[in-house]
Amino acid sequence: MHRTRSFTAEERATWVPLVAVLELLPKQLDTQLKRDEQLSHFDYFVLSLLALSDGRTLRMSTLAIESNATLPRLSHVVSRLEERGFVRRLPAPEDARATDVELTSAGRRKVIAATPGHVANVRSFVLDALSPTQQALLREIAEIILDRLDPTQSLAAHARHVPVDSST
Amino acid sequence: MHRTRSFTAEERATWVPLVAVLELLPKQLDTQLKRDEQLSHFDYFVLSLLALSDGRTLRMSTLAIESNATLPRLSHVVSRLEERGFVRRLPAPEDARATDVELTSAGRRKVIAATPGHVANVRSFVLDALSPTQQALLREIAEIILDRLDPTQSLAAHARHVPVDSST
DNA sequence: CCAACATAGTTGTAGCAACAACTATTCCCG
DNA sequence: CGGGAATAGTTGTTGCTACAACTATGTTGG
Repeated sequence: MHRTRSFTAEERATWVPLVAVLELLPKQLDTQLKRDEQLSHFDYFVLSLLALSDGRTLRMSTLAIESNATLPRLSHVVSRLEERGFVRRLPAPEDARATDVELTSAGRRKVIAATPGHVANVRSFVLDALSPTQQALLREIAEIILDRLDPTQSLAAHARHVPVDSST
Repeated sequence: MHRTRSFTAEERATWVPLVAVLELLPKQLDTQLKRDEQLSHFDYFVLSLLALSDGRTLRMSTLAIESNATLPRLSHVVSRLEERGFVRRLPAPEDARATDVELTSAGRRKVIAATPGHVANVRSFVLDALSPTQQALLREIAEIILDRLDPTQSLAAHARHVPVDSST
């Protein structure tokens, strides 16, 4: 198939609004969480991965994969969250190179406090605007693109279903 | 309608892969352009907006709107592009407060050089993975979300069709 | 068993974005 | 027309991410 060197009109019509979403949506997520909870969206995502995991603890490298972050980035983020008392670093029992990160109870309270506002925000800017059909298609499309971006199949793609604000 | 305080399983199934794309796709765009042309994706986008505009010149504030950026951010970016000789700042003739930004011929050559690689990158990670139908749906969905994110209707949403690498 | 290599994570530096504060011009209205 | 508000843009500071360099531990083949 012949490929043009610049976008076709159809391609541009898809790509331009998508780029705008890529630019604006993460900003919107950060802004709301920063304003209401002094957390970046990435901070929140990390905390909620911990909240959903067994024993509220994850290996650094696992957390890096699930959060789609590099290890250096995660290390800095965890340091900041640790200073604020939301997580704790523990040496991994069975591998002295490794570090486990545990959500503290203050961290757990923080996720629980932050979740409703964040969920409302995501709904108001994304989910509520789409019909159930569109939502399903968006999921499909996002998964296809993700496969290409992250061929090693990040665990994040495998849904977790446990709600975060259940009980004690 | 009753809203839960955290995501439903369906919502999570849509949102989690979308967040991953939001995290990874911009990084992929930046990485390719940075490696091949020492440009961020935003740099490239700004240059190509100029390349597509009348007289290869735009008012700072117009460029800010079209590129979905704040004026401070754009100002810094334009300063860096100016130092590298890709754009030039000109006082606006009819309003002494305003500044016009003009693409230099070096800037034009840069966009032309960078475009094929960027287009190939976008195709390989996004467009080629989608059927024509999916592409059309993605466009629709992106436009819907964009409407919510940017109710003032950024000009970027209005497609421009002129290819960038046409002639002299 | 030990040398080379691989893995896990941390730290330092550089570059970019957000936000706030600031300057300079223009608009508006009494 | 004069003074206050609005508009256009710039600059400085702070925080976060990428990348590279580094430390420490584990693994493996000769």
